Amino acid sequence: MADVAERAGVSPSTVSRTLRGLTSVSPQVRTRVEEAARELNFAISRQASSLVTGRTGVMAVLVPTLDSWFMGAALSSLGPLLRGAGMEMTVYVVPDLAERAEFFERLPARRNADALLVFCFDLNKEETARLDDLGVPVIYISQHVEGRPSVYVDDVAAACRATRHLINLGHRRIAFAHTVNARGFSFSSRDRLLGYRQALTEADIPLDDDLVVTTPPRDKRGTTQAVGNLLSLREPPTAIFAEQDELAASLILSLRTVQIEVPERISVLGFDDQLMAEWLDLSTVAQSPSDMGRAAAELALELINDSDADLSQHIVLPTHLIPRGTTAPPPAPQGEREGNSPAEGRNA
Amino acid sequence: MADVAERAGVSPSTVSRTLRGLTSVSPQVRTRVEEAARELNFAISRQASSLVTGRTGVMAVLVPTLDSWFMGAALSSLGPLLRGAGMEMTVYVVPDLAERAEFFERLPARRNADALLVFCFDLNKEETARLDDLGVPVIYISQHVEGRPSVYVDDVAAACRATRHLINLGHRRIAFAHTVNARGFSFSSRDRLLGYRQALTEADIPLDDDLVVTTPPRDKRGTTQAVGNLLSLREPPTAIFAEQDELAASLILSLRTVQIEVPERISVLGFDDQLMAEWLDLSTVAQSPSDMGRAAAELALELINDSDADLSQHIVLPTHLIPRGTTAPPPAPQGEREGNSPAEGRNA
DNA sequence: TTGAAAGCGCTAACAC
DNA sequence: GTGTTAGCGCTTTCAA
Repeated sequence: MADVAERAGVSPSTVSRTLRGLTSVSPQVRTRVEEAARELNFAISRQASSLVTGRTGVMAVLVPTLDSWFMGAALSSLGPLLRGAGMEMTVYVVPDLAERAEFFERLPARRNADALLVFCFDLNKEETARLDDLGVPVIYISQHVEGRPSVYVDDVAAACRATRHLINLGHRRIAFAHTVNARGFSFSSRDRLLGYRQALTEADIPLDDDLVVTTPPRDKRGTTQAVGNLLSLREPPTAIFAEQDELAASLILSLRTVQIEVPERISVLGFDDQLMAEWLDLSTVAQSPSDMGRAAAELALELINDSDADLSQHIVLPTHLIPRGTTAPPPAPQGEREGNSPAEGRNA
Repeated sequence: MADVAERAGVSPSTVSRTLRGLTSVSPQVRTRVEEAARELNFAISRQASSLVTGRTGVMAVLVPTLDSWFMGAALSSLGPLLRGAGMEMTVYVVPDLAERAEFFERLPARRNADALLVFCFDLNKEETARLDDLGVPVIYISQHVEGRPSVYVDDVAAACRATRHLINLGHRRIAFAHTVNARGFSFSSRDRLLGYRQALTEADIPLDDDLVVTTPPRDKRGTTQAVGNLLSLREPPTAIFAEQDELAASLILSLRTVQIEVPERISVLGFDDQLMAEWLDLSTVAQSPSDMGRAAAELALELINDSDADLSQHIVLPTHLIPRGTTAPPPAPQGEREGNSPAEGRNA
C-alpha cells in the first residue's frame, strides 16, 4: 500500500480511502491512485484491514457435507450473494461426530467470521450455547432453534400434507422410509416422521411400526432389504412415503427390479423435488434450498449490520406438494372405509 | 490475548507459544495458560497472526458451482483434510462469465489465501497468467494446464476405452451426447468427445456429426428432443455414449418413456460413476472426485511448504470402465463388418 | 480534501 | 523457558 501511495504521490490514508470507495477523495487523486493500484497489481489485505475494523468480511458456513443436493443448491446460491456484499465464504465441513466434537472444542470460527450459518445440524443445548458466545450472529438453516434466528420449512406440516395426499388417494397401509443418519444430523427426518404420524392419526389410521423402515443412506442393498421387509408383511403397504427423493428413487428402482409396478401396485412419494424427481416422474414435496440459503444470507447480513435487530426471528419457507406419476389410488379397494374424513377431495 | 496472559501470570509471548503448541514452554505454565484461555473462551485471531507470519491459513477454492456431484464429492473430502493441516477453506463460486470476469478483475484471493485450487475451469491464457502472479501456488483440478500443477483424469483415453467397449460389443452406430456448457467451463466434455472420435477412427468407423448431440444441462425436454433427433435418423444409433452419468440417466428415462428398451434396443454408457449409476445399473466410466480433491490438497500443502517444489507436476488419476446392465450387443447385426480391428476381445 | 500518527492483535528476534 | 520490543498492513482519529 505504501508503494501505491508513493507511486500516486499521496499518503497511505488517501490510498485507503480511495480503495474503499469513500467519497472524500478528489476525482483526480482517485484516478491517480486507482491507476497506481492497478499497475502494481495491488489488492487490500483483508487480514490487515479486519484487524483494525473488527470486521472479517467472512461468512462462516457449517455443513455436515457438501455432497448432497440440498447443500449444493443452498451454497451455490450463497456464493454470488455474499460476493455482492463484499464478503467471502469459508466452509467448515463437519461430517461426523468426531470432527464435530473437535469443531465445537476449538470453535475455529471465533473471531474469524462476521456471522455463522449452521446448516442441518441437530444441535444439543451445549453446542447451541457454545455458538451463542461466539460473539457473532449465528443463523440456523433447516432447523429451528428456539430464540435464535432460523430459516426452515415446516417439515411436520409438509409431511402431514404429503401423507394426506396418499390417504386421499385411498391408501390406508402407508409406509414411511427414512435413512439412518449419524445421530445429530437428522432434524428434518424426525419432523417428517412426526408429520406422517400426525396425518395417519387424524385419519384414524392406526400407526404400525412395521411400516416405518430405516435404511443406511445411499445404500442400494439396504433399500432392497427395506423393500423386502415391507413386502413380506402380512399386510404390505400400498404406498411408501420416503423422507427424501433420493431414497424414493432408490425404492422405486428396487421395486421395479422385483417386478412391482409403481404406481400400479405401490405408490411412492418423495420429499425435496430435486432433479431426479422430475426425471423419474416422482410425486414429491418441493422445497427450495437455494431460497433458504438466500434468506439465511440476507438475514445474516442484516444481523451483522444492525446489532440490535431482532435476534429471534424465524423464517419459514413454503413447500409444495407436486403430484406426479408415482402416486395413484391403491390397486384394490381396502375393505374398511368408515374412518375417512369427509373433507378434502384429492387436491391436498 | 493480553487478558489470558494476565490471568495466567505470564507474558503474551508465552501465551502465543503455548497456543501454537511450541515445545519451549514448561508443562506447568502450559497448563496454566491453557486453562486461562479456556476460561476466557479465547481463540487466536487468524487475521492478526497472519499479518505477521505472512501465512493466511486459508486455502482458496474456485468452483463454477457447488451444485454438482463432482464438486460436492471433491470439496467434501477437502474439508477434513485441510482442517488436519490447520487450514480453512474459502470457496469462490463463479457460476457465469460475468461473475468470472469480475473475479479475475478483482482477484479477491490475492493475499488472502496461501494457495488456490481451481476446479473445472477452461481458462484462457490471460486468466492463467493472472493467476500466475497471484503470488501463491495455484493447482488446477480436472483440467491440465501446461507447466502448472494439475490433477486430472485422462478423459481422452477414458472416453476412448469406453467407446471401444461399445465397439467391441458390436456397435457401429454410436452416438455421443454432451451438454452445452457456458463457454469456458467444459474442459472434460471436449476431451471426452475427442476420445470418442479417436476410438471410432481407430476402428475405421466413419464419424457422423449427426450422431453427436447436444443438450442443455439438466433439461428433460432437451434430452427428449435429442433422443428424438437420434431416433429419427435414417440409420439410428444402437448405442449412446453420454458424457456424464446424469445425462445418461436422463437419456435412459427418455428412451424408456418412448418404449425403447435399454439395453435391448439401445445401449447407454455413462461417465462418472456417481450414485445414480449404480441405481440405474448404468454402465459407466468411474472417476473419483474425492481422490482428485485429496491429491490436489496434498499437492497444494506441499507447494505451500516447499517453495522450491516442482511447480509443473501433473497428477493423472485412474479411471475404470464399469460394465453394468445398460450396455449389451446391438439388437441385430449391422451389415458391414470388414473394418473391425482384430485385436481386443470384449475386455476393453 | 489530505496527511501524520497511533494502534488493531499477534509473532519473531533478541535478550535474559 | 520466558519477557521485551518492534512491527506486520491497514484504518482511524485528529489536525491542517
